[in-house]
Amino acid sequence: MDLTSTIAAIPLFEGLPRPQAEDLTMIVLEQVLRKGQIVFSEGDEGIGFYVVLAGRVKVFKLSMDGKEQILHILGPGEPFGEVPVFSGQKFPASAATMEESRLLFFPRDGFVALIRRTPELALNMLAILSRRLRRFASLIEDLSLKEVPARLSAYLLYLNNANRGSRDLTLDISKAQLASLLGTIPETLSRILTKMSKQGLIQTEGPRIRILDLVALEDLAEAGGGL
Amino acid sequence: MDLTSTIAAIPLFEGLPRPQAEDLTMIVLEQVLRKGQIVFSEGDEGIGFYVVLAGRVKVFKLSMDGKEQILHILGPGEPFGEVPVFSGQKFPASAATMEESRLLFFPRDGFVALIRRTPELALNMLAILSRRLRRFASLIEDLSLKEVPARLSAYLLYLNNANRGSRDLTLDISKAQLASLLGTIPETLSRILTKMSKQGLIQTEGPRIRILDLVALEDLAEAGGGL
DNA sequence: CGTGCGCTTGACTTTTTTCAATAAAGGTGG
DNA sequence: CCACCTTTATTGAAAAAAGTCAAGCGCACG
Repeated sequence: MDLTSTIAAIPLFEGLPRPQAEDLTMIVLEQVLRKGQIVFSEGDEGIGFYVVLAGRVKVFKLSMDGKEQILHILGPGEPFGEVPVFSGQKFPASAATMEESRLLFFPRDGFVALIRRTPELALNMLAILSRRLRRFASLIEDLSLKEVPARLSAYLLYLNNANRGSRDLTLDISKAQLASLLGTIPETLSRILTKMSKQGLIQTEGPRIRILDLVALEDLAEAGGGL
Repeated sequence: MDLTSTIAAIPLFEGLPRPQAEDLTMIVLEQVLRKGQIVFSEGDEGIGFYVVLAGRVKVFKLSMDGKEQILHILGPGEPFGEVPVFSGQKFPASAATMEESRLLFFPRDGFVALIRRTPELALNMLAILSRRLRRFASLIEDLSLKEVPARLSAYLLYLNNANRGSRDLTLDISKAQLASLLGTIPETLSRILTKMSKQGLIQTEGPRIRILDLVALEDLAEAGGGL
């Protein structure tokens, strides 16, 4: 597929007239990164944003002593690093590939010019940022108001949903990364998986997790008590 | 001041041509709320967003057992409740006045129509959402990666900054609300204020806090250890 | 003048992290 | 193909951070 069609297929650019997509093709930069490479670091000057074409990228914060909090994980078609495009300034977090990835880079100036004459694109971007705010609000709620078992349960239920109801789940990220996504550390995650297994809620075998008691998980995820 | 001028003075509408501001005047609704009143609740259908004209509003999440996490506190000129306008659906959090407040309500449909033909307005809104994402990212970092003393220090330094460097601060919210903003509970906040006083970092007297050791606070806020 | 709310403090519990050790898994080079 | 090394995951014991419960104080407000 040629680059213009690739761009036109990105959800962010849905409904974008062909000529504008061609304009974008002129300013876009493609890059291929190996697994584990840094795309940008918190504090870097943001002169554009990215879209994942293939692979996966994590956006994360690092604490002074090296602990990581993943803010989100992005797959094909998803944009990231847009904040500095609109609020000026620097990236509020860092980004790195989780596997070999192909990215598109859209320089700020050209993109803002395009958005200025394409209201639908502005609305698409507003929708994306709004959804992101929604997810962040939910992450804040989890971190502040719920304990790790509740967060893990919610994540398992999310996987269950993403798999259209299948109770046989396969983690597509390492447990260390899952811990970082849930706002905890691998040891704690491991202990809770063990505890939930012993209680018959789930059954684990490497990266495979089978949900045994969906109702109990749902109770837990509601911040319910008593694990 | 007439309503159109009031609207034109809101930062979100900066640069908006007069005729458009007048269009907004036609669709806007003004409401006055007493202290402590709910503006909307998490899960409500969002058919528009608000701007604070006077007073203060908090946006927050509630846990099952009643604990509150404040997401942000908004003052005059600041919009809130925009997420459902662009991502469809329901409010991801609740909002309530912290004092008697005057609000403007902008119905979704009219506003989206306006944004569609006013690119600058779209960019203004993108900037606002981007800044919000930035703040949320920082809140997530605090909750996940830092302990309460670090968060409190950061807040005190923020007040110090907002007061152009004065070391004599006055909390403009109750300590219970501050606890909720920092992601903790009043008891814990109280203990940490006491500890920081005993260590000579600050001096407290009701809602007044004097910074005695700015450098130590800065160290602490960097997630530093050892309080 | 009492009632209630905001704030503080103490004693205790729970949750999570830290540190350390071990085990299993996966890939690389000989 | 195997030994080796790194990464990933698990477990235990102990420490630390924060939360719960309960009590008490002071002050504003009715």
